[in-house]
Amino acid sequence: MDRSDLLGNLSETGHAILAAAIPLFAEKGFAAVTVREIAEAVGIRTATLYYHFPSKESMHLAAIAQTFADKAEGISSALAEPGTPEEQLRRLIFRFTERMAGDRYFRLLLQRELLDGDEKRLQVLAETVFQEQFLSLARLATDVSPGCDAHLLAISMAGLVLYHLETAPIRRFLPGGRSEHDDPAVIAQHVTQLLLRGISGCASP
Amino acid sequence: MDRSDLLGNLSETGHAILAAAIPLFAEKGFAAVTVREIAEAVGIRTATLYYHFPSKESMHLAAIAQTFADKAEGISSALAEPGTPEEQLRRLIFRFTERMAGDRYFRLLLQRELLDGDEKRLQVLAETVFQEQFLSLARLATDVSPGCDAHLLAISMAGLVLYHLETAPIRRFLPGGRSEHDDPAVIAQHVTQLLLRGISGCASP
DNA sequence: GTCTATATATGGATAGAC
DNA sequence: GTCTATCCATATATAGAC
Repeated sequence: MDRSDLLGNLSETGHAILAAAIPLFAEKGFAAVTVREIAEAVGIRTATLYYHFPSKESMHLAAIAQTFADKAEGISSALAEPGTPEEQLRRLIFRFTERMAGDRYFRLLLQRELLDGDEKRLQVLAETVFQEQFLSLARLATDVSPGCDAHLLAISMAGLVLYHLETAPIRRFLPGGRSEHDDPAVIAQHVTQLLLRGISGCASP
Repeated sequence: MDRSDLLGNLSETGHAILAAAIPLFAEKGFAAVTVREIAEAVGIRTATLYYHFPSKESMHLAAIAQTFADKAEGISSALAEPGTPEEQLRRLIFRFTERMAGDRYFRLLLQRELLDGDEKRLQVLAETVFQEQFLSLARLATDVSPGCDAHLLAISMAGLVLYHLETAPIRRFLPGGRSEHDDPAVIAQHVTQLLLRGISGCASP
């Protein structure tokens, strides 16, 4: 079963519309995007949009579904590889950071959904997109520290990485901010040390 | 020098407008709020809004300025009190978490500024609102772990707390999510342990 | 399947009476 | 300082030709 149930069977123009809509919705948010903008970005007229989608809202939902599709897999594979729990954690954090840093629109759409998504949409998102990756993080946390609250720890692990990415636009204006701090490898290294040893593990080269 | 340079000298109606505008801009975002909504929430006509503010944009700026004013102080006081660096960190995290959990509109407006604020607005925000608190976190990080990258650590400390609050709407749908996880004291305790000892310090009662 | 043309609603903002 | 009334631009969406 592929993602056709969420996205319908889209024509070529349908996909072109989504390809234009995703950056717009991600960068500006639903309310600030106009259907004219989307049409112009595709190079068609607004009437043509409505041949492919029944409403602006449906374009938004399809853009989100498209962006989130297939993001569900690929992280947990770090757990299948050999190594101590600490090595697995390091690998997982590096892979997760790379992945999140590499998909700006995914991150922005997620941030916006956390702000504006209604309860039902967030539930679907949690159950269909994040559950598997979240369980990977939680299981690993339990391996490293049996008896911990795996839920809290999994949120902390994801949050550490994502908050560095989320605050990138303002971090450069805060004391000590340097461009290296945007490097996924630097972030991942910092987060890994912090998780494994706490603050005192972060003293570095 | 108080904040009158940012907010102007507002009349009573001016303040009533901001009091109505802040929740609307925070919950829905700038583009999704209409000036008619604001007027209705105040109980006046839209024309009256424009007697007090020259534009919707200016209402938005004033709403942000009002919400962020006076948030700059109050955290660093935890450092003035006696105790080991570890005790000071614990106190700082608990106080920061309480404060952030207690001001929903501040958090939402901050999240939205990170998404939609232009470079100049973010610079002003960084320099006038966050710098002092950020430096408190960074100094404490240096105390606990000399030689660490204070900037990275300060972001991690703030991010750990704020990401738990930011993801509250979706956490309840993720495995292991419980209502206690919204309790500021629970979050602060978890974050403190994680910072001081890493994951292995989080195994609990 | 895409277009031109347009319906219809709603947005931010203003004029001028009181 | 607040109102009624309204301007004018722009928004989503549709009708119907090609």
